Amino acid sequence: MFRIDPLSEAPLFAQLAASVRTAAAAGRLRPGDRLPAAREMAASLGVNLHTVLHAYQDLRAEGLVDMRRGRGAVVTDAAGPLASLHSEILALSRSARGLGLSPDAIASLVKEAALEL
Amino acid sequence: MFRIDPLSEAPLFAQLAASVRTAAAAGRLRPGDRLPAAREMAASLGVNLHTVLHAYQDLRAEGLVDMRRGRGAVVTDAAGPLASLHSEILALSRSARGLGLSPDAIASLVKEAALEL
DNA sequence: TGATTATTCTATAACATTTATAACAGTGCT
DNA sequence: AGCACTGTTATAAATGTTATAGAATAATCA
Repeated sequence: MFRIDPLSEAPLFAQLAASVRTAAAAGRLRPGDRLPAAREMAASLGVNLHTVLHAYQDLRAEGLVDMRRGRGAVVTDAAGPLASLHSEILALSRSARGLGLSPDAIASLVKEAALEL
Repeated sequence: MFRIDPLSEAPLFAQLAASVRTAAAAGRLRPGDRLPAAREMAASLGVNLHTVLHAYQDLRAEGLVDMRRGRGAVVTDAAGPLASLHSEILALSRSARGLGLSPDAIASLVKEAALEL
């Protein structure tokens, strides 16, 4: 359910956070769902425990998951509204790819725009 | 016209490339316009020449600028189509910020979506 | 209680970024 | 031709980021 590309230039923790984020936006993760335990996720992805925790803590800082010792990481209600962006994100991605833009360039444009709001 | 935030976690060269990219999408840079000479841009931003060149060469790899020794960096025709994305990018950014998403989270979602196309 | 979980800390190695110099090689103007 | 401008290439050093490893601590749940 969560993928990582060891050959990608992006940091592993960022890739994992992005994968979870996208799963929520796509509706594959819903509020109340529990993420795999950090050690379990680390083992299944073949990365270090701290790398997974770094990703999980980024997601918590965003409010997408709720984490507590002994309980694990649970998806919050923030995942609902997130899913409402799905079609809009898909439409922009298609337009931009159609112009030959790279995923990085598209992301850069959107990030700059969001920063200015 | 081009801004950089020394306190941001993002690499300086990436920030500069993003700034130029956004200027093109916003129509503030048009095909045929010339970017400031690398040494001049470096002096005005307070960064090293190589940092600016790194950004410029990323933009050339994307096809957004054309670079030659002695002539400088000139914006290509690719800037035209890019501007057509402007309103769509702005609309998505507003929707996402309205949901409380950070610029990084929004960019991550869009990048993932673009990667899967 | 015992098992599971996240949290925190130290330490290390590998890699990326930025800086600093310097020399080199096209371009365009006088 | 000569000159001032431009990007290009090379080398090196300093700094920051990322990923790994191991260990100890604390909260949760059955």
